[in-house]
Amino acid sequence: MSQHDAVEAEPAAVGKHAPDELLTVGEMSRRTGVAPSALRYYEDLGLIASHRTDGNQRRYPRHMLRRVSLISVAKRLGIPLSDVQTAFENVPLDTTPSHEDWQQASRRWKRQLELRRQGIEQLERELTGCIGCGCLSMKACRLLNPDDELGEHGSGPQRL
Amino acid sequence: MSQHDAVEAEPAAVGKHAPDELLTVGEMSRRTGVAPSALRYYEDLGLIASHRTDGNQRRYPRHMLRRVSLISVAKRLGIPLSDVQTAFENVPLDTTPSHEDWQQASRRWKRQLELRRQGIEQLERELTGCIGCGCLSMKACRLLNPDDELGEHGSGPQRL
DNA sequence: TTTTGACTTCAAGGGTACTTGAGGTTTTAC
DNA sequence: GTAAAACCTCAAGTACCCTTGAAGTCAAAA
Repeated sequence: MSQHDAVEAEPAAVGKHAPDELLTVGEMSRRTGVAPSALRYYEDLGLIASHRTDGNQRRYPRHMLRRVSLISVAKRLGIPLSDVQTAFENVPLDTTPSHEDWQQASRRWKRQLELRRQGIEQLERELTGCIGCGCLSMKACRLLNPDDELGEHGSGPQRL
Repeated sequence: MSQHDAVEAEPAAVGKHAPDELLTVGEMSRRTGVAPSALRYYEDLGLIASHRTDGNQRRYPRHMLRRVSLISVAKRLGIPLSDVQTAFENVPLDTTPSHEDWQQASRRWKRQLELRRQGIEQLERELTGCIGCGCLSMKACRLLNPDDELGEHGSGPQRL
């Protein structure tokens, strides 16, 4: 129900919340909906990072929740992890990112999303045209053939 | 350059164009930009289909170009082949699809794209808010935590 | 006719994004 | 103190989406 600030909630097991409290893998997983194995995988890739306890267990700083959440949003939208990596460029892993770090990242994300949305919008427009003109006609729908190699130059097969 | 109707072009090797002419794998590949190996893979999956020559070589009917083009568009937008399969439901593989077949398919595609675009638009709005409010704040951005399990019901850890 | 290029199948390999399991350690709860 | 739950690493497995290579066949051009 409460879709807001669930990420800010403290684990019941701990029952206190210092603002710089560290989270276990399990807590991260519960908060973000991302499996522990996936979190470890992201860490291997360098998308996220953790401190270790004396017993070698992972402890995530709070701000890592943002990263993980953004990663999972990206996943839902079909954005590959390599692009996510790019979007996180200049956002520090080792220290809590500053106001400006996140602002920059937000803008990068927005640009990425904008490109994706525009691609979809164009395809939507084309398909609308197709519906109107009759039947997904190849003649009318250049979008269906956007990177066609036939048009490059005179060599090879061309239209008559 | 000519981005239009390249798909309608005939191969120079043949030099004639019956409207029901069949295309080889290589021709399909050149026209759509999709590798022959990928075309065979799509065929294994049942996304496309071909006739065979007496010598067991594939020959694709012209209308298969539409399918392949739509598949590759979907790929560019991060849409999985299983969704593509769904979008092609009721579009016949064995015969040339009718006007209405493609109209229905177009509408299905449009609905799929619309959903995707809306997801992106919402994320864009959220990020805009984040940029405005300061720094991708988790408090403000419920989108970052959309399917949070903590909110489901009373059991387990909850916010304080 | 012969040669070349395009095609065939089938098996294996590769990248991405993880999950699963074995075998062992740490932390927490009682 | 002890037992259970949670964690650790590492290797292997899985699913999707293909590519590559071997070994051979077909089709078209010279």
